[in-house]
Amino acid sequence: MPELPEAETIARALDAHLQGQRITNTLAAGQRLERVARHGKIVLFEFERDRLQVRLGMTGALLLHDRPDAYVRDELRFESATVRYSDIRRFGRLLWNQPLRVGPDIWTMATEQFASLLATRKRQIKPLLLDQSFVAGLGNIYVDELLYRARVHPLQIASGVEGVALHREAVSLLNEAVAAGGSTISDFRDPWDRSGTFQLHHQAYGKTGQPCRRCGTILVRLLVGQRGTHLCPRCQRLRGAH
DNA sequence: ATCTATTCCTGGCTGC
DNA sequence: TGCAGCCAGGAATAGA
Repeated sequence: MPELPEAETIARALDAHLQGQRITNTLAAGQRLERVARHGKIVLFEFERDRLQVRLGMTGALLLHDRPDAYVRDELRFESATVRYSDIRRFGRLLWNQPLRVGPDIWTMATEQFASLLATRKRQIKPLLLDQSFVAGLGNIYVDELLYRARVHPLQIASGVEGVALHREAVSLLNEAVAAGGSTISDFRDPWDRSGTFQLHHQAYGKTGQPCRRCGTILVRLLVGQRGTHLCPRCQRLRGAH
């Protein structure tokens, strides 16, 4: 499931291979690709006049290799390469010339801005961080990893969380994940069909029943807003009134 | 403003 | 071996 580090990995590979080429199909036909960028989990193809947003959903993938793939839903043809959009579960979307209806990118925004946004919110921290209109980029995997690292309980009210420390932890987590080419849990592959390796460094997501690496307590799983949530019940204590 | 439930979709897993 | 039933979840939507 592509989140920010996976989208960044995809965008970098596409940008390196396609920047400057003209697209030959779609409504942008004839325009030069200025760059492939990313905002949150959204991959952006920026042409001279038009912009394509790719929301990868759960299983969306942008392919530069030409190995057989039964789930190709769309194609972007360039002068010397074709990008295929594959999506098993069809939760993804390709949107032309739509505004970015999401909040600031969590990886590149200023720490102070993040902290001041957090300080006013009364929602539980995990659903808030998953809300792309609040901040863009985190999905279920990285939220659980982040809250584990920051020792914050997923149900903690956001305004009571130390925002500066949480954002610093988020940036270092995302730095590491991007450097590792993202996480491949089941199906993430980059445009050249390579897996990421950051799943080898996960400490919370999917680790139910295993001992916490900090304190040895058995990690537990609970539901937070219908989402599977993994945490250490000792390191991540719920603090204050609840 | 914030919450919950529901829908979309299909591969992969469990259990009989 | 086959199959029913359930699970995973990003985002939109409706309703409280």
